[in-house]
Amino acid sequence: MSTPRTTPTGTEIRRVARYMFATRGFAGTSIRDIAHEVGIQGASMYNHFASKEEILWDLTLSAFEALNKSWGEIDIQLQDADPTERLAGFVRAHVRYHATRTRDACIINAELHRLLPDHYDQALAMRDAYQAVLLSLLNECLAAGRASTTNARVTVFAILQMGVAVSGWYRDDGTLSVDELCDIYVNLALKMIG
Amino acid sequence: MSTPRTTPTGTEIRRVARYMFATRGFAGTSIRDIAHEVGIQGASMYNHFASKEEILWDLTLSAFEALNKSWGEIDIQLQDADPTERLAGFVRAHVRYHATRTRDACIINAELHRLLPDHYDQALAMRDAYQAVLLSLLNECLAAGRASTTNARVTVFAILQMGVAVSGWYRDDGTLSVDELCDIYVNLALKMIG
DNA sequence: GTCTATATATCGATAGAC
DNA sequence: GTCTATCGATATATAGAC
Repeated sequence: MSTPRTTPTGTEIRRVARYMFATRGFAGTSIRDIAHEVGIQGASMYNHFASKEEILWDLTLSAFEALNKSWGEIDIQLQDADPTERLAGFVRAHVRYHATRTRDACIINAELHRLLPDHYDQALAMRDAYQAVLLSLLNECLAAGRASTTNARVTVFAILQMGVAVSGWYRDDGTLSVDELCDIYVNLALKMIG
Repeated sequence: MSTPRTTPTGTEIRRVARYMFATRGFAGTSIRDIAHEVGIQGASMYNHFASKEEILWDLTLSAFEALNKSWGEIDIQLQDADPTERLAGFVRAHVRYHATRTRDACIINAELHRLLPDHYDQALAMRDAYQAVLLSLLNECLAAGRASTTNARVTVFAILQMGVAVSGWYRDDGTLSVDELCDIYVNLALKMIG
């Protein structure tokens, strides 16, 4: 028996807000919009969150948490693998996240600047730390003579961003599975650094 | 002597609106915000544009116009070049646009859904037409045996999106020139299809 | 924890004087 | 083409009854 982290209504608010912030943007979504979809009045929202920004910050934290977790789980399995395989694993986790958690991805990539300054700085730090992981893996590949690039930093941006964009167009409609999609991007990334 | 397409104030409104829409988003920018920066009252804005959406639509059209022009000029020079060189030219124009016209790029890539339905449809059609150019070039390369891909459509998305992302981080601060940046991305794209 | 009612501010857009 | 003044709608957030 564990203490629930949030009430059922709180969970529902998160779900609706995540969808609306991702599709209409933070500035384009009102507290009343969310409340109406949840089935309560606008004023009742403040029994669950102190402000609209607090909802965004909550969603931002859980989105980054899931992003780091997706790589963390694979990282453990690939602890003793060679650098190239670990980099491939990172790209696979990265693309899988952006193909399956599209709402979280939209928030991370488009709404961070709506956060309060302090939260915004923390979010940028989390994003930088995530990017640093791939840069580190690429540097390992370079040091091992398993890769060659004209500019490692730009290459990291390119690999990450082509994966981020997946959240904007991919839909699992049966013609292309998530696994197939990941294979394609891993292949592209390995070509880029080869 | 040509008739000016717009008044000096109209041009200034476009300049300010382009900056604000790109940095704060369309929903996060008010008519009064723009007017204040231009140096006029909010109500005076309506002597230049009928609505806030009309400003966004105007900026959208000019942004796509510049995008198509950037490739059109290079296309003429490369009319008789081989497919690979033409594809490289497209990527170069694409990256140069996103490195130099960052405000236009932000509007095209993040604010289209704020347009009226009819304008939105037109904008998507322009975006699709632009993407189709690269797909066509890649297919020419594939037909000529100058390239190989596991999925041409996904590869096109990946190449375009890694270039689009340039508008989000690149700053011409002297450490990396636009020409050097373009070289890096052309190299990455050619590796991806090689 | 929900509701109604409301405070306060700002939004896009309009009217009419100059 | 600019201004002041304002309309009507909507925003975030609060107060207090139940």
